[in-house]
Amino acid sequence: MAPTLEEIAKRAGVSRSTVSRVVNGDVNVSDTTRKQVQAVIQRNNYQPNVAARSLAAGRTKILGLVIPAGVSALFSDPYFPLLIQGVSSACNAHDHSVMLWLAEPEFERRMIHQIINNGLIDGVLVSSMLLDDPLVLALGQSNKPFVLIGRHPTNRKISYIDVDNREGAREAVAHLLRLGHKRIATITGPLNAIAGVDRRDGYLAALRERGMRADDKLLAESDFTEQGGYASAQRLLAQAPDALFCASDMMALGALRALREAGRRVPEDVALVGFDDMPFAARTDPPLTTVRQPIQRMGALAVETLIDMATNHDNQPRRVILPTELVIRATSERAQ
Amino acid sequence: MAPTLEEIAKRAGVSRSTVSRVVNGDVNVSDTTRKQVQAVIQRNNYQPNVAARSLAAGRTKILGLVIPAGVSALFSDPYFPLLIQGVSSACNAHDHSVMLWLAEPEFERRMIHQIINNGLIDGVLVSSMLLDDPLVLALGQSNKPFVLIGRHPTNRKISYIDVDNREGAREAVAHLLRLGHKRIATITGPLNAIAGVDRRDGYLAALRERGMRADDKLLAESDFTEQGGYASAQRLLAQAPDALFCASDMMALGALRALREAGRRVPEDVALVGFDDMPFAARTDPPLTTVRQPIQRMGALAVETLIDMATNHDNQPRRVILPTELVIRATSERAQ
DNA sequence: GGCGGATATGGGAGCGCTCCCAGATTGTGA
DNA sequence: TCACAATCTGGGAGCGCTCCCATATCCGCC
Repeated sequence: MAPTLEEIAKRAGVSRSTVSRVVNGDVNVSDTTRKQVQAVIQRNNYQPNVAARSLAAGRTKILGLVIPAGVSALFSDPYFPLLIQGVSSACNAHDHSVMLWLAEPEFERRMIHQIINNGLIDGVLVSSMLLDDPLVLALGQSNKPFVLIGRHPTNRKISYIDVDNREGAREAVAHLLRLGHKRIATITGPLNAIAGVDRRDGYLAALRERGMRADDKLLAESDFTEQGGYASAQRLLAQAPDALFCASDMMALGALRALREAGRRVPEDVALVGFDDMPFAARTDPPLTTVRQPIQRMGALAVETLIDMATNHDNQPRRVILPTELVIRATSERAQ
Repeated sequence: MAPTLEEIAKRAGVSRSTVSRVVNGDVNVSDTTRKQVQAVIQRNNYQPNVAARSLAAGRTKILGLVIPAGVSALFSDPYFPLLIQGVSSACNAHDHSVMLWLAEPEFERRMIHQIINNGLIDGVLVSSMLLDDPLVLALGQSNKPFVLIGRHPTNRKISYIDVDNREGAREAVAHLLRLGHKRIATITGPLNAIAGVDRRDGYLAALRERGMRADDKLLAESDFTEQGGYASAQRLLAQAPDALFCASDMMALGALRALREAGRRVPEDVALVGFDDMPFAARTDPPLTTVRQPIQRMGALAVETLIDMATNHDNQPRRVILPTELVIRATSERAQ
């Protein structure tokens, strides 16, 4: 059905090799031949067979994207959809394709092997948030190029793209302090996730800058989900905070629900700041002040980095930290 | 690095062919040899090279999943994440992998070709909601197995999995009628989408059953998004409806916001029913009555159908319609 | 005991491509 | 004018696997 290189060569009156050169943009082809071959390719709708190319060249123009599926967050939090979108779009733009693995724990071992050894992908993007992900470990030992989405604090050989979670959180809390809030509570992400730790550290740093001591009772560890935020906010209310910094918009959404149920007005009784600037943040009631992070851009940048690594066979670690931006809306207004 | 079939054969003291038989579960291998070879495979962490297998056998155990990315719904609506989850999970369970394409219009032509001709996937799942998707057309003409997620009303040769959108909507509206509501408005999905049409038809059917005539002014076409629901609800309020059936939970969320802003109480002034039973539906204020559809199951079923088609080289069209379930919560309570 | 048919194993060919080297053609300078 | 380099083209080898056919081995039965 689909024509092969050899057939195109025959129809164009040249050799297999020449067609291959044209397809792959080799310079050693005369303009006349190139034009001619390109015409035949067009006319026959030729598409190189990925499997054959992969087998012969060891390159496939396919990237793997691994996402932890254990997190139920996948289904309700737009983070991963946005990330997937960024990755996929960048792949399209660079003529690559994406293989998606949702890492289910029960298949983990098999999957890791499959990913590393099946010889079908040029590199892997891993959106792991855990500090000690076995996949990351295994990839570190293989020589398959990979880029982490989310920084890795210890292993200096790992390439990653991340946003400046710490600074984003610090700014958010500094903003609350400037508004005059005194008892600022926080709902953190899971503290075995790097982003969870970084955002908490930003919260602590902002307090420290003002010479304030963090109060353990104003800090609740949660899990980035709406339900988690709801439950944590209910608990924190006993501490009578006048402001609440949530390490994700989903948790802020849950906190908002808890505050409403408890009869607390936002922002008059309790100011609220989230993190992410998800699409829904502008439409909560009242609209949510939050820290915007460029999720899609992060995905795209990861793709470009990975392609570059795979192309140049250069596994030098690369690290990029993107800035965040504080978006002030109605849940944080000047306190009296 | 990774061992090849040939190497495993040498180490096990058998031939290439025998190892291949063991790997592929061929029956014509003695138990002794099988055990022995399996041990060597284990010990050497052997993983068949997908590219080579694909090239030789024409099967890859890779399925393509195509999702229309134009819809901004992808980012805020959990539908696609849930679908992806269902597909990916079923693929894992059946030892297959997923290639993901978010169909961006600007790359559409190239993508269609790539998908059909690159010889890398055994079949395609298409989650297209449009009536006249060019990809579906192209696939119909190729002989690549494919399954649509969402039914196709006209082409009888196409395989699909869908839920009974019409019946789900009919039940929802019948429920509102039973509660005594008289002026039931609806916010439909886009009417160039099959699900949009089917759910509207269900709404009309329920009215007809009661001998009621549909009022055009009580019907607003929208786009499945929160913003769309919000805007349409605002417009419909002028018609003073006493109940509102939204063809998606996201639109119901938007409608809820519009109703609150307009000072209408739910369900006292206006009852509200959504469609999907998204995770957030149980947590709206008040919790949303809605029609549950088994999105993940639909994805899983599509995978199984597609694998079966690819395995048996049987492109006989298969069609499955899954039932929905009305989930009654607080936004629809007995009217006075 | 020997014959036919199942059962088990081995090896050749080839999937469609890239890479490498060899050969042909053209251009350049002394 | 000739030698030598630069440019362009062709074909062999081989990537790791599956499929097919040939061969070897075993068993039961007349």
